[in-house]
Amino acid sequence: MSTQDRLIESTQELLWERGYVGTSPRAIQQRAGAGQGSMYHHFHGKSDLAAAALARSAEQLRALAEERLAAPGTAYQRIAGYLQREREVLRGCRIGRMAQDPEVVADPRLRAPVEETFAWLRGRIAEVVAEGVAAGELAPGAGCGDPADTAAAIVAVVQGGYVLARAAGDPEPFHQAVRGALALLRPA
Amino acid sequence: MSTQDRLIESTQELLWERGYVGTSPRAIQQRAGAGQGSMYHHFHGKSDLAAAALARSAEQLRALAEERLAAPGTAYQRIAGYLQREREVLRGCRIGRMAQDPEVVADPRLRAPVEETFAWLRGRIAEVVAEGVAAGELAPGAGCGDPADTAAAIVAVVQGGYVLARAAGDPEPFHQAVRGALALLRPA
DNA sequence: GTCTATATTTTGATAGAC
DNA sequence: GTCTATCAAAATATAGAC
Repeated sequence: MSTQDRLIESTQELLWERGYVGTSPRAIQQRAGAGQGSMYHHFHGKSDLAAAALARSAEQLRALAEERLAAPGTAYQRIAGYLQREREVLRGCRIGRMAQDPEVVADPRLRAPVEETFAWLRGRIAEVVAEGVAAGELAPGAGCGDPADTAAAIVAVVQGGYVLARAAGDPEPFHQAVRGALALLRPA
Repeated sequence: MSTQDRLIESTQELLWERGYVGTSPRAIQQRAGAGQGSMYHHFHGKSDLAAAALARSAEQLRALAEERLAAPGTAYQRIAGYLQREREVLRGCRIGRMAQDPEVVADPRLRAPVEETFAWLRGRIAEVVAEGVAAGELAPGAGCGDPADTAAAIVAVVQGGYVLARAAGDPEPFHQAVRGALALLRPA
């Protein structure tokens, strides 16, 4: 793997663990085993490197979600597959975490991958919900409003589940939230 | 208001806006209109001040939630009141935000108020859910599993809703998630 | 209680040799 | 492409006068 790739990968990890504000160029260099000059040769600076790292993380996350949402099965089964896919719950969401960081939200280049990932995810799940409502594969409540509302609730359960788990220092609240959401979505 | 109080209040605001890692003693002093010596006279350091600020924020949040959850009405109405109470959506949750910060999670004194607030909130909402299930005031799905599961999902929708709204730079995804959750909880 | 030095380390970056 | 200075500013305090 090239030095450039190692720098991006190290930045992905550090952004996940410590956020943008908490990640220093120095820490990135050390983890990547690269010197100052090397980093500033390949990237203009911290924000440039972060933009590359976030773009890559966003792409990876999207692929993981699509894998479950495009699987065979009823709408309920596909949503359940997405909610219950293996996750490192206590590490949280690589992308969702960035939404808390004021410097990320303030910089259009950094916010764009975050915004686009969630916009795509909510839209994609709304499609599955709409199919499920039409086919009677979801609880009646899912068909009461806009499928986008149900989809937003589903994505929020995941993001909020991470928050609850990290607050508790225990993955269990995440799994409770997922079970609670699935019980509400299950067709009669 | 005393200098000590101004320091705590400034810290509450800065922790909310910028998180623990992103908040410097210097910024706290400037916002509070206090000097270095003054701050270090009243508090041992940044983490001591943050602990005081978080304890106060936790207490305020809990009072706001209890106000809605103890209101008159059916379980569905009380949960709807909690979910729809006025919020500064784009500012996010003062307490939930801290769960993302590795230094907060690593320090028992800082994590305690975060952990306790969510443990209390999930428990309190679980009580309301249990009452609602017994009285037939919620959708059938809410009675399928442990009330703690439904409660965790409800709290997660709020916390995740903040994430989606900040990612979008727009409060709407938060409101969508709340509407979606309420549609699923509404009795038939 | 509050203030003004002072101190050490880290941050985020640039310059220029190799 | 990578390395080693070097740099100005900020973070996080401590010391001691008033």
